[in-house]
Amino acid sequence: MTEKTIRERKRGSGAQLVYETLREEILDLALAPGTPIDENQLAERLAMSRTPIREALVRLAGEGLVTQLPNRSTVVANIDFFNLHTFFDALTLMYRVTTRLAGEFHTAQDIQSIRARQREFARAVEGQDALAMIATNREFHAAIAEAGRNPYFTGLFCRLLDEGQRILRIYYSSFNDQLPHRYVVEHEQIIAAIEARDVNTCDRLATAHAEQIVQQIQSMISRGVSHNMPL
Amino acid sequence: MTEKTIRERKRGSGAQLVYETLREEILDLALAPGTPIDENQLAERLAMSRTPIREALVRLAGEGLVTQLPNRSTVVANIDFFNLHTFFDALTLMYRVTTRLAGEFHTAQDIQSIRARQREFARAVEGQDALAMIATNREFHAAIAEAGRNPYFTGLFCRLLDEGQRILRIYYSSFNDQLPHRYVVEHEQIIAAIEARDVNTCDRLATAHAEQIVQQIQSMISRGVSHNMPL
DNA sequence: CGATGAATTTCTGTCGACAAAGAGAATACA
DNA sequence: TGTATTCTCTTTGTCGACAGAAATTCATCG
Repeated sequence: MTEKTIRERKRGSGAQLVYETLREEILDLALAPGTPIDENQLAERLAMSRTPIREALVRLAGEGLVTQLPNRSTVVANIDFFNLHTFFDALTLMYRVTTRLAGEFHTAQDIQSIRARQREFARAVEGQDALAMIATNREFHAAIAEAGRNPYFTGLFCRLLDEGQRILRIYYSSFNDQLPHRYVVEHEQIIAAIEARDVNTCDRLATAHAEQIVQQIQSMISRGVSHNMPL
Repeated sequence: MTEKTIRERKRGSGAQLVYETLREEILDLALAPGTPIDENQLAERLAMSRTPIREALVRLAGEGLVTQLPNRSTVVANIDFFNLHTFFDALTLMYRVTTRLAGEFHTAQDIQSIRARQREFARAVEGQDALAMIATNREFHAAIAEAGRNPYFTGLFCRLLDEGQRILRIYYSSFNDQLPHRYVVEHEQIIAAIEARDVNTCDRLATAHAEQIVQQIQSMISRGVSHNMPL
């Protein structure tokens, strides 16, 4: 299926291909949390040696997407439902900080990029496509973070957004209520505040937006415990 | 010198050894920023194959301590003096957040650990040992972050502290003035605020402390431009 | 003498192989 | 039947080797 039938690969692209493939499968929950990753199997599937695969696994481990057990198999990182509050704390703060910095440092080009992402998000909401909403929402906020020009915050924020994507995917079927349209409106307000370089309003709106999202996730979890609760 | 004459190494410790060795040398500036890292040379020095060395390099790249140039040598990460403000922003915010969370979530055992680190820092200040001050100060704040119980913040903070350690090492000879004792006092105040679970005071003290440090680094840089200014 | 281009050398990315560690199966024992 | 022990098999960590890129050297030309 996903195999690369073409044996001709550019030098240096091997590990990158494995990295991107695994990353996508992990974030899409095609590989469920806790799933062991067999190096030999992957090597066969992607038609390459174990060396580039191990390199990709080390990178993914550095980003917290997989957990490497010494002398034992690497597994897809579990979602720690018992310490979600630390995740929410970090996510909320990064929402605030990146939006505030975007208000301070953005360029005209950043605004264009952010607006483009917002259009994609609005389109996903119109189309009732929950999976697309999750993805485009991520890109929208990543674009804002990029405009803030602080790689430390952007790095942590993107990592948190990825983690959040996995959580949201678990409950994405609950995503068809009236809330998404509210997000579109809030996004528009955030864009306006950034463009006006009103950092305090950026901060306030980002805080409110983050709390909305956190609350939605929490209600999804409390309503959907039946789905699956991995320990 | 640093070679491992003992050929008997435990399985799985190879990459770990390379990682720790390189990390220490990078943070101590034994390997200057921009220095290319030759895999073969390292393999010979540490008496092992290139495989575990490459694994360690990938990990270090994930933490931003080295930069991997495709099909070209890996180099020790440069210090971006032109964008130091992003570093200061992130560092200050993490000082605040981790100290605040420590005030909220610390246990009695955390306090013991923090106090122990503070004693080590005070000893370094008494002994006028600038290098020890840098190291023990890092450990003091890392202990506080640990007490805050948020791995996302702790992770970013430790990374920033490492980056800061490299910057401070460049100017550590300027570290023999009267300021360090002030840090000891401020540390004591921070400990008291954490122990009293007074999160607002934690926040205020951490902010002031961070600004102190940022100011000191900036004055070191402006005074010591003659040292070396890698572009 | 400086610049351009080809040949050589060096170093990285990938491969297949092997040995140790762990997981699982089979056996012995209570 | 349940538990402990040994053996086997699977899987990881490391190795040496090779091919492709890049850097370097060297030769040629203006």
